[in-house]
Amino acid sequence: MTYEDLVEKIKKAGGRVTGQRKIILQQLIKHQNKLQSVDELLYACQQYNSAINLTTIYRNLEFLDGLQLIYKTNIDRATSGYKLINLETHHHYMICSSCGKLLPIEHCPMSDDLIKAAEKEGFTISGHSMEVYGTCQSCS
Amino acid sequence: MTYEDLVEKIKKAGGRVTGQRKIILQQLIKHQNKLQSVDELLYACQQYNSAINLTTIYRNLEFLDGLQLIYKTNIDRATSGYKLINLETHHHYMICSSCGKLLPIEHCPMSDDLIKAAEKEGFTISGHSMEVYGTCQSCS
DNA sequence: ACCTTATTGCAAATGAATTGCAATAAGGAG
DNA sequence: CTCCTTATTGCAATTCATTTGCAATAAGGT
Repeated sequence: MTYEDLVEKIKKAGGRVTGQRKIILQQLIKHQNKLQSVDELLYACQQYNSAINLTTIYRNLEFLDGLQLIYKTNIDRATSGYKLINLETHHHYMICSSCGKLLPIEHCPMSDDLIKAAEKEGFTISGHSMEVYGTCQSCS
Repeated sequence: MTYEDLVEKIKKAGGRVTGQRKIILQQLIKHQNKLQSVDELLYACQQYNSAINLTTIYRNLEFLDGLQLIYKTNIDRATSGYKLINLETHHHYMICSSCGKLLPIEHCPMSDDLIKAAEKEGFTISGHSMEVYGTCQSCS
């Protein structure tokens, strides 16, 4: 997902490419392979615009989420983590509990067996999540 | 998981079996096959003791969680859902978005392939989560 | 250069979850 | 059964992430 791709999607949705939004996009791209807390993202953005506001971060994440461009999960019980979605790939990751780095998982758990089992019980699947937790190489 | 099992574990951990805790345990057992929000659990408990307090619910859930007896996840973005853990089985469920009912998933996504792939990248697995969302038979 | 309106910043509000503290009661000891 | 220790409870106050109202700002099309 390049910066230009993002800008195109935003404009297509009637959004504007403001100075703050540019910085936020750049920081999300820069940290595409890890989860960022809101505070981390704010701090990263403030390196480029010290006046950027926390509310603006929240609103941009919400805006991008509305465009289905954001992957959100919990880093721990108290902290939410965000990153850009990789449109090319399915979204399952191994999450390093120490540094937040994400390693994509090739294998999607939605097997035919599982889908059949759901159908058998009359359960209509609308989505799923899967995450593996642990410690990455450089942290252990 | 029977009431007696729970009481035994609690006593072994130095906990006391108070009137409020009894009611909470009973309600958790009664709704063992669905997620309950804190408010739902409070309401259910208040049918038996109208004076029972929200803080007590939170503290008991925390206490039981410390004994690894509670499965916690999000019902939606704003609401946490709790249920007793089934010690016998692995904990993966299909969650009905409408009524919160849980259907256990036999198949655990931690395949040998996945474990090998993690090892290959030097990632040490400490845990994982998987949930399937959708609508159950009676809700659709 | 001029509008329209999306976006921002700030302060205030919301709401789930937590905490301090005094009062209560479980349950073991005598 | 009575006493004592301390786990637990209730209440009010607090915390903290997230959201919201509103006036000011600025994108970007005309």
